Amino acid sequence: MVKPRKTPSQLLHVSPVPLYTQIKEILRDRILDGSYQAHEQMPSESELMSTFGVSRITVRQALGDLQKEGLIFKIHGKGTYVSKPKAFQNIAELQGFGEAMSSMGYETFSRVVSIKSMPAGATVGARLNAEDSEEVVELRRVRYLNRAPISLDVTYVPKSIGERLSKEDLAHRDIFLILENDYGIALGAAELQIESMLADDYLARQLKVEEGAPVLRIERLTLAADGRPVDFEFLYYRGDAFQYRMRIERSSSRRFS
Amino acid sequence: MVKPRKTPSQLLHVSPVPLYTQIKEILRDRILDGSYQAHEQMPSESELMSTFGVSRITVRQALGDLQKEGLIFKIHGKGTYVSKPKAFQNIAELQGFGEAMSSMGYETFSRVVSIKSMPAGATVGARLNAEDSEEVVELRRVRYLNRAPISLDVTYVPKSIGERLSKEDLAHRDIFLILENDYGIALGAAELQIESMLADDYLARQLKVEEGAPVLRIERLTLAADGRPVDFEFLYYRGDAFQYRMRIERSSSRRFS
DNA sequence: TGTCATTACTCGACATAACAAGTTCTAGAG
DNA sequence: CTCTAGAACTTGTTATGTCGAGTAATGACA
Repeated sequence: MVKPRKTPSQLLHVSPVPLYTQIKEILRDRILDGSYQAHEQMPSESELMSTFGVSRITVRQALGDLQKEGLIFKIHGKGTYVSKPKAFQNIAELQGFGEAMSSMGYETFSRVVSIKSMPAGATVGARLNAEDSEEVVELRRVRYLNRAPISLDVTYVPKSIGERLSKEDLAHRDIFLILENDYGIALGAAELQIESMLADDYLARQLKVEEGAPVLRIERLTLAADGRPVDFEFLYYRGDAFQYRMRIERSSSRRFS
Repeated sequence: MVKPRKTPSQLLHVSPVPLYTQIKEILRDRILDGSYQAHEQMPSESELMSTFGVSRITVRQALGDLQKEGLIFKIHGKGTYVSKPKAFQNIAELQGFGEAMSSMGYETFSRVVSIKSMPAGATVGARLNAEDSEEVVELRRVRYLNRAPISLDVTYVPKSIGERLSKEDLAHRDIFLILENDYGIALGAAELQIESMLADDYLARQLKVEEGAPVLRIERLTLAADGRPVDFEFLYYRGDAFQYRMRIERSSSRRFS
């Protein structure tokens, strides 16, 4: 006895495949085959509701999944857009180091420790091309890899960008991706500087290491393609985090438990 | 004028931070600090509803996010469990090749082309240690990197595993991860064999290349830690897919648009 | 004693409904 | 003609409710 229900459009209501999956697949196809072009586009949720004859919850689930995949992104009062395939070599080299390796592992996310607005001060101001007294947003995150903290990222961005960023899902999305993809800021080069240091009390607590443990400190300034500085940060990596990489390379074919 | 509402437990109903985010954060902390131990555990949705004083939709949103992060997983009629941090070096070397590099890029997902049950046949049967007539599940997926297809994966698994797998989100989750994490199957070694070949009609269509284009064919048998074969597959990589890697390495600091 | 049906749980999928909070455009006020 | 208030759209968040489908333990029946 199959429940007939409302007979929507072309969806199979009897199949064991949930509606939102069917819709997701249809939309993905349209994106992939170019029916929906990159940047701009996508029907609104209410439009999709009526064309597919389903409720908003179902539409949102489909769209949410596509967003997770990175195929689309949403802007609050505006709409849903097809994200353009990112030129990932930029990002790859800009992130380098730990991020690259951490994205080889799996379970990765960041915990936002704090977000606050503050005067740039001399150091940050000089890098971000701002007055010392100009407000910038400081963003502290601890990045986790396989449930263990591997780095503390302290990021400074101009207030305008920082305020938008503070509303994003910083736990999972890469800031570079948000800047490039959602905000349309083409990233250019990055200047960085690496040194070794010892964990102080604060760092030790955040990274769950002993005080005095070796830490890699990376200072990185990221510029937009037009040369404007957009992101200045300090990354503090656990010294032993890089062991992960070693482990991967070392094993030739054996080494299991 | 702040809306008072129902005064639930310890959540801030006035803050601009959504309820589900607060709950997610609380639960994540409990997992990270060990209040909820790995494998087994986690209160049910209805329990969480009453302890936090929110609706099921909110609880599910929080749990769903944590699941995306890989911290928890759910089993339909049973409950929600804390997933154990995976020993990711196994997986890293088991997947190697394209997967590793594709996880360095971002937008990656697989499209499930087909899932079907069929007799193992001589070749597959021999590898999976099954009778020729024994049923196995064949799973065909096309893996996308930055919206372009890079490989066709044809996977054979024992029927018991295949039937569970067919219900999973194969578009995003790695099969190895599901096997290890959700099903508790510890993976052991893998045997593989690589050769070069030319795309036939079918492959060309799937990978969006010309017929006759060079394709890398990888045959891989994955064994559980106890030596039992669990996954036999053929991976067909676009020959030019590996260019991606080159690009990453080549660029030293320049190369933007 | 062993099988089977009932029941009580859990998560999965949707629907309907409301309000909040962004954005954009337009019409009316100054 | 400029500026502003607001309407009309968008996505975001949340509540309530329903049905379905797995899982597991219980107890009745053969």
